[in-house]
Amino acid sequence: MTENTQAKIWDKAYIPKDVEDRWVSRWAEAGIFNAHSRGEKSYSLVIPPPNVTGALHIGHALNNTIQDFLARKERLLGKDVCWVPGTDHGGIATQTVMEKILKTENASRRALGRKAFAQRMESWTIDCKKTILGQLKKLGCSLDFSREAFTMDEKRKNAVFAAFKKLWDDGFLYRGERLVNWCVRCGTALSDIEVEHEERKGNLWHIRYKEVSGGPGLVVATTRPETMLGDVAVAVHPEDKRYQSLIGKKLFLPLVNREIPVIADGFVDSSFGTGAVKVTPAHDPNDFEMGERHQLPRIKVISFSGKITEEGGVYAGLSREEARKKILQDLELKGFLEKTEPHPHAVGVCYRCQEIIEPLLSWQWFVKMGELSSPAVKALDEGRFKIYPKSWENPYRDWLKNIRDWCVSRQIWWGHEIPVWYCLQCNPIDENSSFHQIPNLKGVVSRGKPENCRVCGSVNFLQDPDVLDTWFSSALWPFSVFGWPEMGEDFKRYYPTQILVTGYEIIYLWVARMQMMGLYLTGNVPFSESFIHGIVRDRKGKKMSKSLGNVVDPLQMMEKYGTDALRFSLISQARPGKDIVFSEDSLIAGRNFTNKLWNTARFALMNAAGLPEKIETQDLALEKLDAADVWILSEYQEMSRSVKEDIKNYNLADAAEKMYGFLWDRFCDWYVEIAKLRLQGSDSESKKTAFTVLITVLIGMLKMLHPLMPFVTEEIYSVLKDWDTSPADFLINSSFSPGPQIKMTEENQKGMAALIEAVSSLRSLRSGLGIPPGLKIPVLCKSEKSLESGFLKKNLSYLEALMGAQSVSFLNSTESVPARSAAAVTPHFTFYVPLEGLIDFKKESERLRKELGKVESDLNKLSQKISDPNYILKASPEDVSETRLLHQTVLSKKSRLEELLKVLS
RNA sequence: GCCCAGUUGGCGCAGUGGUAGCGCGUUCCCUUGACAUGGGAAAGGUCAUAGGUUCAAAUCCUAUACUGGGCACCA
Repeated sequence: MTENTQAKIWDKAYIPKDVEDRWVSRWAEAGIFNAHSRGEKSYSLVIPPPNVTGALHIGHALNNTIQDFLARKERLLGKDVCWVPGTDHGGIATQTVMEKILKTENASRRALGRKAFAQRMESWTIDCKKTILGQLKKLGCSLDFSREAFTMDEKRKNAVFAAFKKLWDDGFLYRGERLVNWCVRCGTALSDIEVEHEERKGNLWHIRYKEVSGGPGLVVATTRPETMLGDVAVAVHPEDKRYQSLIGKKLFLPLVNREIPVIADGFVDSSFGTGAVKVTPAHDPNDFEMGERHQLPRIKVISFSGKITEEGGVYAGLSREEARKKILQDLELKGFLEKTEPHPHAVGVCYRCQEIIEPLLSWQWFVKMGELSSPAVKALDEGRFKIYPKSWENPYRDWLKNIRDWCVSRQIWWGHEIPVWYCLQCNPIDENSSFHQIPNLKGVVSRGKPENCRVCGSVNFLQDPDVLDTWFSSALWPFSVFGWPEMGEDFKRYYPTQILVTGYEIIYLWVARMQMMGLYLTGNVPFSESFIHGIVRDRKGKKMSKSLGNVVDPLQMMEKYGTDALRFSLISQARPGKDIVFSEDSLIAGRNFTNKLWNTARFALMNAAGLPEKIETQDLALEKLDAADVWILSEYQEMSRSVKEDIKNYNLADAAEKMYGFLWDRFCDWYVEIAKLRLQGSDSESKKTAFTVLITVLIGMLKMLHPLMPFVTEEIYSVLKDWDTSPADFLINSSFSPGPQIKMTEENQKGMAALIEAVSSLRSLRSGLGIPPGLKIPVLCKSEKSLESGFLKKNLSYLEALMGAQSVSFLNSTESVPARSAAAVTPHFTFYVPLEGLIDFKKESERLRKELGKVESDLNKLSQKISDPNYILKASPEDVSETRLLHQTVLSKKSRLEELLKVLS
């Protein structure tokens, strides 16, 4: 076997670099991840498209590892998996990145102009996509790379237009003047969920507004004194006794000297501040509503660039910050400022640039959400859509139920153009004014410039200069990638998808909107399940961010520890509802595990000489198996059953942990050690059986671990595959088998447990007494007649080898033990090591006394328990008998220890 | 402010009523032919606090504290 020879020169340690690149290209050449490559049943999922803002970070690595785990797992189960790759144009985020680049070149978006800017974005995007897709390949992602999509490519443009058109036709779109969240830095409106709230230090300033009639008036409390320039009223609670006499009276607005009324409105909370609120309808959402209720004017004093407008009189032209400073100074000077108290409060900031959001009045496009959200709520309630972990379902439902209209227009350049055209004849448009300030426009929806105006016949049109929220195209992603609005073969086969894997930070921004749009546009939930994972934090639990400088580059980690190690580390910490604390320690664990697997395979190969080159299933017939074989096969079955269950519930960390534990603690530490005796022994039948079991479990593990660690498993499989019962070109094309159905006898099960216990306990004895591990010692054993003792006698050679014993001799109850010997006491056995010269008996009695102490405290608890009549009466009979048995065992252990101590003293 | 989750050995986490576990780290022994990215052994926790339910509580209930998250924000 040539591959065998090659394998013999395998390195002692697994070196990922050599292996990974090779498999990435071999998988690509073979096209094994392309859709339509197998099977009847399909399984599809779409990647959350990363923004083309740069390289992928560790969070992307987590997200895509989880998806790849699922995709590979489903392929191993024989499904035709279609996992669609792609990227998102990323709207504001990407435009911001480009603007920063331009700044370093002393250029700017405006200086460049819209066309040149678009070209610049184009080439940036191409580079960025290349980087991202390259990284996904390196991560081992089994995406169908022939299907790469981009939220702004031609097909996705079709989908965006179709969606927009339908929303328009159905009356879900409108252009209206609202108080929107305006980011002064980005120069655009944002939707409500694009605003984050941050606790910031601030003050509550108390300002006196005097009565026109000369009375003292009242004091208002505000966190934003600069907006007072736009005040049009002061509101108090209608039942607030302090202000009854003032309601309806006029006040002088300080500094401005405008006359404003005192109004009564139930919105006001009398217990906060002074109980009197200045009302600025043009710059505060609540005041806006009060303004509506009381028909108050709206005076805009802050402009879209964040500066005070002409309405601000002497303050015009100042920035928000400067104006605040100046106004406070002036108020102080003129005696209007009565008090300044510290008042930390949350301010809205832009989710992209953290600039403080300014609520400003402007004309924007909105999608009416009410009717769109209720089908999504229904889908959740009826179980057609499930969220894992379930704890996200309530916040998701609540958000949908309280949804507000979605502002979809953005005053930026990078994005899908709004397909609305305005006849210049019918709409008097002043080209110099900001578009979002032009009221009451009448437009038509059209992909390209309309022929002529249906009203006046004019051929002069202007397209809406704004672009759509980037999440608008993202919302269509699960079906736009399959060609919607065309419903071709791919759409029919792969839509709806099965699962969407994403982080909780975009449940509302993305998941909810996909559900709503999917239901509205295709009549189906776009995915029936969503797995929500946490975010990766730094060692101190802080969110990773470029500004904090605590970001981890996944490529660096892959370079250092191997991709499989990174994948293992991420998955084994991805517990439902929990964030991941990143540390290199966990990568070390991953690397070590990879190496362990590697060396298990090396061990198998090193012992393959002279053994059959094919596995015969009859070699696994029950009568050929010995106790250890039965034990490991049965453990293997139990583990794979349990892992399957975990994966079904998306408990991937549990699954990873169980596979790790099985391979390392049971397979390597016990089975392989036992198998060594047989593989190096002279019984050729036993040798063959041991090898067959070894290789069967190992190949099974390669398949089970493949979704977790695709590279090392593929590399090993390529060498071992001839021993697979049905060898495949690649692991992904192989079929998983849980091994022969084995039912372990009670004797086998208890016996193996006792064997392990006996060996561990003797090792502990040796270590405690400082007996060198290499020294072969004679061991004597006393025991009651039991299942366990029968088992140990039958498997004496294992016991001796694992204990490092010259021999283990069983004594009958009448035979006496050498007076001065050390002993290991297990529930069923006492093992004696009669090596006078080697044993420090002082140390030994110390050791025994310590153990006796433990046993006594255990016994105390147990005695108390079984002597409690209430316990006997109320606990289940099974439990009581179990406890009694345990009590007996511990009692026997105690008396044996005491006896030993007596002899020693 | 309301709601949800978490609080377990130095660190990261399992553990939903019946004698507290895992990984990493630490200490000691071992470089014997799979693996020192290894093997063996050991130390280390009154399971945040206070009550309660129960024969029995890390586990169920209540309150408090702290942490994280979601929602709403009072100017």
